[in-house]
Amino acid sequence: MRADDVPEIRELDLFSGMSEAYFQDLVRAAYVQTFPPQVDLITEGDPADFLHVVISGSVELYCIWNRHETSMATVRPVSSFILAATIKDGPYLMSARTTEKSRVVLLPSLDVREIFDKDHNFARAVVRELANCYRSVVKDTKNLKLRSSLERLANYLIRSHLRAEGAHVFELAIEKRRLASFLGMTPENLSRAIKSLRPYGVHIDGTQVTITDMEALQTLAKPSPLIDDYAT
Amino acid sequence: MRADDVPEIRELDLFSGMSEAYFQDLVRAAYVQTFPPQVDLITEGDPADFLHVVISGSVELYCIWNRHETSMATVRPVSSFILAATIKDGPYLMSARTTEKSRVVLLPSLDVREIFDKDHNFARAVVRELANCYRSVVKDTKNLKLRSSLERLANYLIRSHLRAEGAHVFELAIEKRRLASFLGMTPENLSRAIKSLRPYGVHIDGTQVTITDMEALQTLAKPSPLIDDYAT
DNA sequence: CGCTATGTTGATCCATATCAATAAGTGTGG
DNA sequence: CCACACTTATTGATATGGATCAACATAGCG
Repeated sequence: MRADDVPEIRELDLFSGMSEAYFQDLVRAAYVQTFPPQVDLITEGDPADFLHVVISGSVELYCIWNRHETSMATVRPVSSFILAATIKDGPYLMSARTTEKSRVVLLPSLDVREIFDKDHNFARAVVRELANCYRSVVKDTKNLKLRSSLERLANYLIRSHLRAEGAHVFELAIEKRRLASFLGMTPENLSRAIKSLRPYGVHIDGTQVTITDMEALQTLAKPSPLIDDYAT
Repeated sequence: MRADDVPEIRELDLFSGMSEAYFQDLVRAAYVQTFPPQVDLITEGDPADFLHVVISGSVELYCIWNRHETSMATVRPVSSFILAATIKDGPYLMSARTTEKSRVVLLPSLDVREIFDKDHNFARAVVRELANCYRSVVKDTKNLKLRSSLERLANYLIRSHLRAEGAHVFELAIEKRRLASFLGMTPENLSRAIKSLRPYGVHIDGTQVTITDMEALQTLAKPSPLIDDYAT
């Protein structure tokens, strides 16, 4: 593993509290690789041999059943993914592929589990991380079951707007195709949904989003901290 | 807390590995209560003051947004619920109500977090539990996004059949109303879905389910270990 | 610069929701 | 223990969100 990749990982919530010695153990066993776009890193059902960390680029988590595919999440630097499978020593429940050229750290699950058993601080960080992941999927489920696709889109745009530090013009972070799948709809339906948000002051041209009437959009979207907040 | 409730809790995966001293600390601070049916135990958004454990009866986890309500899960004895909120010291993301007369243990979140910091075995159990919860919600999401309501029902029935130790006649564990909401459909649609499973050897009379052609049902349902297994 | 993947638009179809009416349970109090 | 009230389940009719199919436009990309 390259020396200049180490600090980025060290700063992750997951690793920042652990003892230097154990961190070194983990890093020694790890390796980093740069992948081109559209490369499959993980296939659902496979044993979870590695904990992955995206350092640059982005990775899509997706699932397939009976010839249907759906996008579950997009992982952006710097964060780990499929921690639960690593800890449980179970099969991956999701597949992962790069969406662009990406650097990914691979930490052998065996080492992660071993150090998890030894370093209490690391164990606590794992718990926090898992609790966050769990709560974020619960929010996804609420989003899916309680809202229409138009409402999901509206809320997604509000969240993106907040992530863009409140800018009223910002870029979509993922392509529409993927966004549609993530939101649980077809690309055609997304296209139409975007058009039907125009009366609410939303205009999307290519990847550029412009929101001119935040109030109207919020009235439609009715965002809730119990569904839409990253933090809680 | 009554003495004869203690052993049941002690045997939970979550507590079985922890030191006796810490377990006693936890139990001392806990209290048990019996609730009638339809009592709200938890309201989403409230601070997570207690970790709950159902000892008898059953508890429904549900969510509300914008006047819509959806059933997220039914918790049966003996299991804990809303562990993630307790650990994170965050607000509940789900509400909980008894569906029948139920005994529930309430463990102050503060104590749980304190002992979590002290007892490594307990911390590891918490991690395992959270990982299980997380993976189970991921499966729910896959179920919702990748399957039609008919397919969800078919798979639910197969899972129930397995839980009933392979019996071809068994009882629905929850009322149809709740089942419909859990499966993400309306009661009317569930009624019709049940009828359209008749050609697949499924007959439901009241709460009694009879499956006569498992093969046909499986061909329709296409169950997958990565969506339907409890264990993985 | 042309090929291929992505996005848009329109027409149509289908699954599921909604509305409405009835039937069947279920629990409660007289 | 029955009658009444109330909730739940079923069934039918209709509406609608969203999917599918098809054609075309557009934009990346080699």
